[in-house]
Amino acid sequence: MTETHQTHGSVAPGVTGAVGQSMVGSPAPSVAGAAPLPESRDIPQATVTRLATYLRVLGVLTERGTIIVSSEELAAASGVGSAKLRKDLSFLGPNGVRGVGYDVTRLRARIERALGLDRGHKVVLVGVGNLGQALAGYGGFGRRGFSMVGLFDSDPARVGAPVGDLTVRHVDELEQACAELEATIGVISTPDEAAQEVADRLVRAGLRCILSFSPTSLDVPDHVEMRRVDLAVEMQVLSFNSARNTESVPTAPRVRIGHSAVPSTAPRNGSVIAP
Amino acid sequence: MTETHQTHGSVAPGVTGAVGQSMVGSPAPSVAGAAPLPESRDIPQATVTRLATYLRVLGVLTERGTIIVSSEELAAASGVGSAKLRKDLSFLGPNGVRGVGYDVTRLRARIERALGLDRGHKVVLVGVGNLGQALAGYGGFGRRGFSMVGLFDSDPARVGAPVGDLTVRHVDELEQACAELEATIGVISTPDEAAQEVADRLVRAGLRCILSFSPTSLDVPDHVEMRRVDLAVEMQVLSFNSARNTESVPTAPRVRIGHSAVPSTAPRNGSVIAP
DNA sequence: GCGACTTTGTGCATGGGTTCACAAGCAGTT
DNA sequence: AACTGCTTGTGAACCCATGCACAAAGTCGC
Repeated sequence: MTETHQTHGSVAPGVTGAVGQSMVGSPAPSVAGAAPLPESRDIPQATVTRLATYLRVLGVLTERGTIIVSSEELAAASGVGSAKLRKDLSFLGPNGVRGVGYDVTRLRARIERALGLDRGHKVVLVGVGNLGQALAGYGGFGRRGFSMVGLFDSDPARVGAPVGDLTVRHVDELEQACAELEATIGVISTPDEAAQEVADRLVRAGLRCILSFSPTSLDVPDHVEMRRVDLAVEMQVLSFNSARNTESVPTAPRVRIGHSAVPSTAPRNGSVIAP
Repeated sequence: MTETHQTHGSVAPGVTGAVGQSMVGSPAPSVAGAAPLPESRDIPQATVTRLATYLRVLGVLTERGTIIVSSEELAAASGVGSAKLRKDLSFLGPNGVRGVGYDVTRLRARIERALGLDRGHKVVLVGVGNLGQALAGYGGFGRRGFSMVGLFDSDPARVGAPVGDLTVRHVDELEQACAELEATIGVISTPDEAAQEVADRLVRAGLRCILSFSPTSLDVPDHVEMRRVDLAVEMQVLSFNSARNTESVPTAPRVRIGHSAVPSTAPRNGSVIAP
């Protein structure tokens, strides 16, 4: 059980969404089809990323038995400002009750639907090395609406081996298996050299969403959504900020413990039920 | 993270940074010591992230023997627009030669210095599970100016085991070991429950840069730079975009939004190539 | 039923980042 | 030496995003 460590309210440490934006709007032609879904309205990319974070926090609150949560509390727990949180949520329409807060369960369902997590996405993973196994065994997926349905590798030594409750299959079966399994998301955790080819295969298999852990930027058709996570990049950004910090804070780092005790960050709350 | 070659995507998972206000502005008193470093000027967060990406591509070009590269080529290989790339590089001062392009070696060194990678950062990693081992074995770190100097875990079964060329030590030795090893960056790849405690320890050990793979948002003092990578968030964002794509792109509009599609990822050797 | 209190939802100002378009500058050629 | 061709570097407009401050809207207490 997650320890809580609450009380440390901490003002939201400034959050820099490092974001990059992207024009997600429809550029040229106004989308022909009329308004499809209420939640399909254009939601800023940065907001989408944070919605996922809120969702995780809400999951924790649910386990804890919390019924109602205020924007202030949820924001503190998520590491963002309350105003930003409310604005983010407002893209989904009215979600809370004024003077009270948000119903945890209801809000959770709302965000899940908005993110499309209620579709039960099926994920296939290619490259069952250390990282691949870590991902396959990552419980976070299952708890958040994803189910791992297929593992693939090109190494004969790995094919046939059981990982979790799945058996590794040869990558040559990828195209066919994707169709059979009705996979919607593909994850690439192979060595760099193989990444592009695997991506091509996933595209041929009809997948439109790919998450790659290869640092190389892969080339895919426009209709395929592609996200890349480069672990080394994260470290380098950290390195830069390190240099920046040591420059600007040469003197004793004062532990700002008592920093503005935020009044109501603590879980104290009339509406919250603590088991 | 970053984007792919399409215009979508982008970046960065939740990033928690130090207090906003100004990156390093000149709010306080003029620093006694003269101008610190030329590259200490304030560089946008988003730009820093991309610089890391450019660096990787430049590494590939170096191995390939490319001497000169144009902004157009480098941008295509990095998955961004050429204008953006030039602007990003301009924060480091003049780097190229007009009418010619950028000297690969020189530009690489320039970015490395700007990101502080020439300091030989020493990294300690806590939590040697699947993910931890994947990170420890990730060659990308060594090739990019980082050296893994310590591995820690709380599981007695893991302590003492060799991983790569290091031996796992018990997490109780963390504080002392960090000082001895002169570590500057800490990586947390433990289960969620232990993340906050490990973070506290790393802070006590004097580290000012932490990279966490735990989805929970950790609480650290202001002077500590903290980045978080949540793998599930990446998938959820993908899920959202999936819904968006399938809705709005029933047909196949090959609208090219961003920069022109470069034929292949293979950089044509239009530029100078050393045999 | 009414007033006071609490919290959501949002209009608006501000700032950062992305993009466009073009002047500036260098190499090679005439 | 001047011209041509190409590429960098950047000024400026646009757009997204953040944060503030407040009105709207509901609950609680009397």
